[in-house]
Amino acid sequence: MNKPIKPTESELEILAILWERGASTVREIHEILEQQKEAGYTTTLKLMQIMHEKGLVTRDASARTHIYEAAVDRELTQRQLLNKMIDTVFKGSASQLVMQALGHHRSSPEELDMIRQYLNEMEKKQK
Amino acid sequence: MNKPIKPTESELEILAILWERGASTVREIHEILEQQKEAGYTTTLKLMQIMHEKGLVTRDASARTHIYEAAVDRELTQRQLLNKMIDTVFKGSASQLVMQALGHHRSSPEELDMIRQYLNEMEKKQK
DNA sequence: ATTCGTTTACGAAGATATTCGTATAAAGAG
DNA sequence: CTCTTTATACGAATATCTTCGTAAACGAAT
Repeated sequence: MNKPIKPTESELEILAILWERGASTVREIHEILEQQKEAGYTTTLKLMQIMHEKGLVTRDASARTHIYEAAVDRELTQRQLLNKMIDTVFKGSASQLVMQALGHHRSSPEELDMIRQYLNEMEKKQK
Repeated sequence: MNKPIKPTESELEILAILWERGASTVREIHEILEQQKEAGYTTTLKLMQIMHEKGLVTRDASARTHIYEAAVDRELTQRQLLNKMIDTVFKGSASQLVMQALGHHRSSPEELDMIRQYLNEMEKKQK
């Protein structure tokens, strides 16, 4: 049985930073987090400790300053969140989600090309 | 100032049903909800009352059995949720989200065609 | 009118998430 | 060594979400 990864809003923000930066200290995460929203240092610390308990992150506690790293796969988490969203909010229609997403998060022509290529590949494989 | 719509998980499930069915009674919503998950009737009722307080739904209380209706726009809500997800989980790359979505929620060739058409239109408009 | 089923209202318990204060320990500066 | 800074641990307060029991009101059936 595949347990679904269900990070909270705050946890997701931290995971996103960890995915981006790789292994990091609480201080480093906290500093980036502060640019996005109000946050006390011990609040960030506590969150990351809880995430560790939950198994969302691993940590190296050998040195005084612990080093945290994401323990859940980025793509897998993205996929799970997306699928849930498609099911509930978009009534199972992935294409509706796709169009909604493209319509409002202005993408560059390069990005659109990438998607087009991707579409072609998918169609080939389906045959 | 545009207030962000932030329904909880449970509220979203109810909204989705309301969007699909249109105006409904608590009982009707509850019956559909029951097919998806365990739920007590008064739990559903309470949720919908709270949603009313929050302004997520309107209700017609003129008859004994109240009639509820979604008060927030479906597409607007979808868009807000998507944008948030793109920002946090996909680091601002809508195309990444799109590819992730297409990769795993097997879409029909017709759907893929629709998306391709949509891409072409977008590109035209951008010029 | 009495009873039974259905509905809303209310409040409160339980669960989970978020925030932060305080204590303690370690490291570095002087 | 002492003082200051920085880190973790811990617990608790707060907020938010979820669930449900109970009561009151209403309508329909007998």
